[in-house]
This record gives sequence, structure tokens and C-alpha cells, in this order.
Amino acid sequence: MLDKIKSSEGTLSRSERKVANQVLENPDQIVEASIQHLARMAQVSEPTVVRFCRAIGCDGYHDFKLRLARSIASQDKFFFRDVAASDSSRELSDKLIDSAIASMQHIRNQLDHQAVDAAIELFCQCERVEFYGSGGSGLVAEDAQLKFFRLGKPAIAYVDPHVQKAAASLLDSASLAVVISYTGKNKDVLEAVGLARQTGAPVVSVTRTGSPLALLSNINLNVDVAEDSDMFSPLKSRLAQMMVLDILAVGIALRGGDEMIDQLVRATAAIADKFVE
Amino acid sequence: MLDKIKSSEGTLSRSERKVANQVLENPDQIVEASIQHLARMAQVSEPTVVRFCRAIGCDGYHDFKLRLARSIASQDKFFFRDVAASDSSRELSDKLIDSAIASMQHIRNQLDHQAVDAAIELFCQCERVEFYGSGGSGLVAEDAQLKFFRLGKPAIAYVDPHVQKAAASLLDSASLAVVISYTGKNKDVLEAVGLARQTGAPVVSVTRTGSPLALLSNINLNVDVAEDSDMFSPLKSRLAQMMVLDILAVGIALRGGDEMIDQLVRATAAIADKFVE
DNA sequence: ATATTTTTGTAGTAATATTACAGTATCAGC
DNA sequence: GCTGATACTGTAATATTACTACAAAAATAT
Repeated sequence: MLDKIKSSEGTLSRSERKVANQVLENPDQIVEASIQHLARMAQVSEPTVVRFCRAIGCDGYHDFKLRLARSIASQDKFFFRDVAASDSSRELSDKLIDSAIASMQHIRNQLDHQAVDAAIELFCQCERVEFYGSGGSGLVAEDAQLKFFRLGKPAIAYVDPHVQKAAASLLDSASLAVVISYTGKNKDVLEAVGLARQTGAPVVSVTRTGSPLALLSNINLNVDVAEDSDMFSPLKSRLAQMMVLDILAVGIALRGGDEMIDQLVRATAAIADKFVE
Repeated sequence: MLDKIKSSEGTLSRSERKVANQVLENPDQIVEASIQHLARMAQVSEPTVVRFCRAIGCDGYHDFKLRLARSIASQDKFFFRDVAASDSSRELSDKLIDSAIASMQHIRNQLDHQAVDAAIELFCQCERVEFYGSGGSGLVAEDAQLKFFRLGKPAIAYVDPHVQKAAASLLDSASLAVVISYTGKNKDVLEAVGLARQTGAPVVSVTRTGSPLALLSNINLNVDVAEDSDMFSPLKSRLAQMMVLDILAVGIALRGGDEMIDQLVRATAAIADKFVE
């Protein structure tokens, strides 16, 4: 909703823009305000407020406030709450899931779409792709392998640091290296990236903004997740990384057209006999 | 909000309860309705509606509708939308993330908390735990291994079907087997479970309700994720499984007290020298 | 500089929500 | 089973709120 206001700001008249600014500045106040209130705050007349509502695609002030309330609510609903030993399993699961959702929303807001597009482009152009990750990120690398080789392009994941380095040194400019690391500071991975870059292979990283790994890569897909709640287990960063790679994979699949869909269908059919019934 | 209404239903008068029922039955209609409208729907007078609002802790009808809009919005905001080749990467990522969030919310609502408690109990009592999963679920099993052995209890993941069967036949009643499968129909995994049960080891499964695997297990942690959007890559089921196991792990960690926290700290410190800076 | 279009505000109208009050039902005590 | 008290509910009036029609003002083009 707020995005909508921002994007349609260009088509608004001067007074209407005054209203828009008021709304954007303190939306949570506006939700509770009457049309009079808002008109006074923006120093315009009440009908102008109504016109503003219509201009951004609402039925009237009522409808506008309702939609605003909705969109604001859902922004704030999910956040990290500390877990306690006294929590029931219901409280515990609610807290953890809400926290995970919050981190997903965060990814949704901060993901660099240009980088995604650029990464898709690199993938489409390369002949083969290799994924590097250690520890927890190694799992993400393997998950990515599963996703990407179903698309019909040679894809492999290396989780062992030594093997990573050996593999990286054997890349070439027709390959693509995708490097996954939560902190972006893992020595082994950084060394592997250095070797990869020397071969002329482009490197796409999935790590936090500004980390050593991000700086060493051609493209970085930002995954900045709050560390707060990951004390017990680093779930959120893992979910976020997998999410980003999934977006990449689906983006590529969509761009690949029917041919790639065929590959998917065949890959799925290949394991059909593994199931009962 | 709806919970609040439900819980305070006991203190309401008969007419007020009529209003409450109307609200609970179709909340999304009510959000758009005027006080007249709602009064007519509940077959009461308008002041009764106002009284109802006050009774559940709102300032008036206005305030009530605002709060209702808020709470409903955040429930329905996320849902699956089909991706299209024409989607920009922004649209694509928004759709995929929303869909993933929706599946998390689904887990939040349908998770069987009694089963979680029972699984925690089993874990605390066992001497060692083994995780079984193949293909994509194999990754989840390995992720679980990482989570659980940090808690100081022997934990191991088997992803190879043959190894799974061999390992399962060597379990005993002091072990715990955790079996992960999206469909719950994988033959190899089912056979492994059969072997495990014969040894007297309890089996906790993470799969869909009512699947063959769920029926064979002592406890099942339901993970029913809509299949709709997982055509390109089975992300949502994976996230859901990992989420559930994370809830389990954190639940156990919290119940383990300071001793277990110590284990966590030590496990984290052990890899500290792997990072630059 | 004038005409035209767009924008903005004023005043009035319709609706919506709220309040005061009175009638009705419910229940306890006799 | 009746009476009185209490709680509940609806009617009617009021105040507030949102909206519309119209006219004035500003901005733009000719």
C-alpha cells in the first residue's frame, strides 16, 4: 500500500502530494485519524483527501484507511521474540516461525533485483555451474545442486574445503561458480573464490552485504539476516539462502521456456518408481 | 483479535454473542461492513454492536473494525500466486517469498503441539538419535544432524537408502529414529522404518498426515504443505521440514538447561578460527 | 493577455457512529 | 407465582464523519 502511494506520487497534484507525504511519514497515526484530522495535518481540504484516496485506487477514505491498516499490520506482525524455557511448545513454535517469517520478509525487502537478473543472465550463458559451501552452507549448496541440475545444465556442489579449492582451480570462463556463506568470512571458501577468479570464471556469491566474500565476487545476492534469534540453530540464514537460490532457479526455469520444463518433468518422472501406491 | 473475541465470548450477553458469531463466521465481510450492516446481519440493534465492541476491549465500532482489519490482513496477506515467464525478478521473488511465508503460516496453524512435546520427551530419554532421509529430505536430515549434535547428544544422518536399512537394523530401544520424507511414501525409507521398529527403537516421522510413513511411526510431526507452487523446485516442503526440526531442537535445548547451552557455546567456538578478521 | 484546463476549497448533504433514554426480559427473594 | 430489582435491548435523537456539487482560484497553453 505504501509502495503504491510512493509509486503513484508522480501522477498526483500538489495538494494530493501533501496528503501522500503525511501518510508516508507516519502511517500508523493516519490509520487512526479521521478525514478531518488528515486534512488538517496535510493543510488541505477534506475533499482533497478524498480525491487523493481515489487517485491511488481506493473507493474513498474509508476504503483507503482499511487497506492502509491491513498493509501496515502485516508489516509489523512478525518479529523476533526471545524464547524462554517456560514457553509451551505452542508458544515456542509460534515464536520461531514468526521469526523465520520476519527474516523472509526482510529478504523480500532487501533483495537486490538487479543482481538477481544479472545472476540469471550469467547462469544462462555458462556451460556448467558449481556450488561451494561449507558446514551449514554446504547443505544449501547441495540443495542448489538438486534444484539446478534438474534444469538440464551440469551442476555440482562441493562441500569439502580441499575439494572446493581443487575444483575452483579447474574452472574456466565458460563455468559459473556460486559461493554460499553466511558470514562471508570463511577462509577456505575465500581461497577457493580467489582461485576461481584466476581462471576467469564469474563468481556469484550468496552472503551478507559488504562481507569479504561479497567484495571478491562479480555479483552478490545479499542475504542479511538478523543474528539475534539464531543462537540455538542457524535456521534463518539457511532458509534465506535457500530462498534466494530458489528464486534464482525458478527465474532461470521460467526464462528457459518449454525446453527446460521438459527437463523438469523428466527429472521428476525418473524417481517415480521409488514410491509406494 | 478473533482469538480475543472467542475467549471473551463467555462474558458477553446473548445479543452480543450473536454479533460475535457473525464476526467469527465471516470476518472479512465484517471488515467492510458498516455498523448498520453488521447489526442487521446479527439481527440486533446498532447500539448492541457498539456495546459488543466495548465488551471486547475496543473504543467503539471504528476502533474495532480497525483492529479486526489489522489482524485479518496479516493472516491472508500471503498466498500462492502462479509465477509467469513475464514476471520481473521483483514480482517473481515477491511471489515465491509470499508463497513460502504462506506455507510457514500453514505449519504454524496445523502443527501438532502434543506430538512436538512427545517428540521432545523421546529425544530427552534416548541415548542417541539417527536421522533418515533421501533425496531432498536427505538434506533436511543432515541439517538436523548439525542442529542436534550441537546439543551434545550423539546424532547422525543417513541419506543412502542401503546404509539407512543397515543402520536401522542396528538400533535398539535406547535409540531414537527420526525419519524425514515429504510424500511419506518412499519405499526405501519405509523399509528402514520397518527394521527400526523391530529393534524396539521409537520412530518420529516428519511427513504428511496420514501417509504410510506417518502411520508406521510412533509419533508424526505433520508437515502438510500445498504442492501447488513446488513444481519448479520443492522449496516449501523443505523449509517446512527444517522449520519443524528447528522447533524440536530449540525446544530440546531450552529443556536441557545451562548444561546444553554450554555444549552449544563450545560447538560454536570450535570453528571460530575458520574465519578471517 | 486571454481562454481553457486543472486544481482546490466552501458549503451542503447523506451516511455513519454514538448517546440518552425507555421499554422489555430475566432472575432473585418472598 | 408474584413483586421488585437488575441487566439487557431497542428506539430515537444527536453528533460526527465522509462524500458531492458547485464555484473560485491557480496553472497552463494559445
